[in-house]
Amino acid sequence: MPIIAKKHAEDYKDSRLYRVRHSSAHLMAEAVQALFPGTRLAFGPPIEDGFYYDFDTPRKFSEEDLSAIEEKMRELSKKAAQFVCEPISKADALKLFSDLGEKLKAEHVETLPDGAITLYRDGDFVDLCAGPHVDNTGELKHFKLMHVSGAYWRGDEKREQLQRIYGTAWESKDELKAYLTRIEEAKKRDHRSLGKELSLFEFPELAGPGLPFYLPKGAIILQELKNWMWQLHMDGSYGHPDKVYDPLSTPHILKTDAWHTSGHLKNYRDNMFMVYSLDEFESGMLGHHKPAAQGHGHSHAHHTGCADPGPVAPLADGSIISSAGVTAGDSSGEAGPAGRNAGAGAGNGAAVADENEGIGNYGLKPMNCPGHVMLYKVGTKSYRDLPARLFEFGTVYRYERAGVLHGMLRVRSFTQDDAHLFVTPEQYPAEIEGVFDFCCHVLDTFGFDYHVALKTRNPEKSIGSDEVWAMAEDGLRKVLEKRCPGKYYVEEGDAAFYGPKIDFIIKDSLGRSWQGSTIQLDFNLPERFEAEYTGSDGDKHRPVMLHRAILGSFERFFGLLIEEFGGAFPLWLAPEQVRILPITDLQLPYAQQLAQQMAHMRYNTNNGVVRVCVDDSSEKLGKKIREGKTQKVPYLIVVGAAEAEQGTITVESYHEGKLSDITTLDQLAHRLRDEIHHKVARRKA
RNA sequence: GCCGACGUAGCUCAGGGGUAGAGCAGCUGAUUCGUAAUCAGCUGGUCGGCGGUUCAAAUCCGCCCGUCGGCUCCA
Repeated sequence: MPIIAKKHAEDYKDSRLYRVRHSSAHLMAEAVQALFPGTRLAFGPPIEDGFYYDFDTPRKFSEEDLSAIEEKMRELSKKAAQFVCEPISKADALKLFSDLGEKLKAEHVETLPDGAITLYRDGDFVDLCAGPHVDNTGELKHFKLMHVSGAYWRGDEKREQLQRIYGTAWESKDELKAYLTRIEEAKKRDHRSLGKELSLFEFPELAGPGLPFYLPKGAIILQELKNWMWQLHMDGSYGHPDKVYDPLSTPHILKTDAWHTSGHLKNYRDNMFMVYSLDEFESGMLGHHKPAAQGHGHSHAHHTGCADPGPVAPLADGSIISSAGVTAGDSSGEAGPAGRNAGAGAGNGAAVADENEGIGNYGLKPMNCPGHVMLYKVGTKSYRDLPARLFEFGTVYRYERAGVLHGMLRVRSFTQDDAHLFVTPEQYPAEIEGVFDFCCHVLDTFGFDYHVALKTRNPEKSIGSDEVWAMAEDGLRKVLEKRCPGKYYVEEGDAAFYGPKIDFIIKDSLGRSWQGSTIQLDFNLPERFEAEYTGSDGDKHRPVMLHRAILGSFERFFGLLIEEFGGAFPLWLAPEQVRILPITDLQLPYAQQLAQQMAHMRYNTNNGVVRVCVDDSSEKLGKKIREGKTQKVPYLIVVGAAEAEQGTITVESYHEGKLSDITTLDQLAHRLRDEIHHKVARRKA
């Protein structure tokens, strides 16, 4: 199972390479201060493949500046100044950096314990630093400044905006060169350029940023993925041998009240698109701003006040609304009219109205869970019905900030292979294991490398009690300890607002991390929506809910697939699987006849047919081969006079070149069926 | 959202105050060819949008939109 084990950060930190990069950061800072006096320093750590340094300066570093800085670094390196470590008291350090005008360094000193503070000097340059470094700056030769970007002091967007310069540094010239070549190669696998070159998808500017459109070839791949996932869910062969999933399909918009009940309106607000009809808008039926009643203010009061699902809030008109949006006494489960009417009605001004003020009467769904809980609640459920596994290819919409969109990997509209599993408290450990195995099976089908992370509660942004969270986190941790002990990461505070999760993380060609599969354990939404089942004791109980997506989203997974395979998809996904190349027009009829035969071949029980085309352009064979290879068509069939006469074919494979052992359509069909059936995932050597 | 860069034909890009360029793609014609680009002709652009400066703006300035690299956020 190619789960990438937790990297031993310690190994890297102890390496000479790490010191080279750390020292390079110092050298760069020295060069920057030499060239641009008055530039103040922030942090400058080594990172994967290099280092950066953050500078506090009104100057905007340009590309030309980078060359000048690099030049200066080389000049300084020639002096081979010794790196000298110098312990310093907190008071002296504070004075030193204050005198130097290094405001941020001084601020950082404040956070350090006295007695453990050191400076590092090289030549005239001094920096607050724990080290270690290389012996002298003369050892720093193989570096290159890569790019400049913005950054915030301490990563806080409310603090100083800094200028960050990224560099790379290596121990040898060859390693540097190899790294730069690797970056160039990786750029060729960028799914955004391949998406264009292979006509897979488009982001029409008129439609809006982050809204992906699938072109025919992309749509074929999307549908193949959907067919596969449908099959895996319906035949129950992975993870849950006892019982299959039940498919659902739910609307894309839900009443604002539903999002109030689920807590999204509080905790997921920044990412939601709200909608309304023009009729409602023009007739003033939207929630209006009212002065907050009973001390119900904005923001902070909300955060704390409404993080708790339990309590009820009195309305001004005397009725009671639970924070689940249901009028007390009404246990029908229908979200009450509170959200909509409270704002428009006379005299209301309580929590719900305030929260809905001026926003649409409907919300475009950013998640599928509320819809799924609503369907779980249709009819009554007994313990015999559990686990209930409800799944949907659910399309969701999230308002992502403009700067974070990234091709197919971060979009505003995407479809999740989403499911919500309703289980008893006894069932959830085994259930999580089943899902975990399902995720591994899917990722392993493509041979992805991935790592696994447990993401725990963020107290600032979550609903539910401490006990319930502790229980949920413990449940997930136990599964990880069983399935991949010592190999998983723990990321504190990165949970969903309703529960902790296990995420599967895949890297793109340039090494950026993206969350794919996710398994989330949730004791809170069943409570909020009052989902229940009848136990063997005849009493009502609360089910536990698992949110999970295996691919994550089709869009992101598609993007990652493109990068993983450099656009040369496994045969079963390839939009054009076979292209027939007649050498001259005389073989065109034969080529078309072959295409006809192939197009009717079933390659699996799912009625799939081979996707085949004929290149009928009046080009020479060399050009046709080139076109076929450029479009990464897995198999090219060449037919000339000899083949037409003997009824044979000559086959060229994208990965393996000419296949001399295949001379007939039957032989090729056999190979294709096998390759498709086993979902063979070849990579270019 | 923030910092910076960029936006010229379907694609990749050159040009940089004085009549808009190339290659590929597309179309037409010729060629009928054996493993990564056959030849010729033609078509194609309000130079992302709006405003400003100027006798004159693709070019300079401002705002907006979009993209790219990061930051912050985040599945």
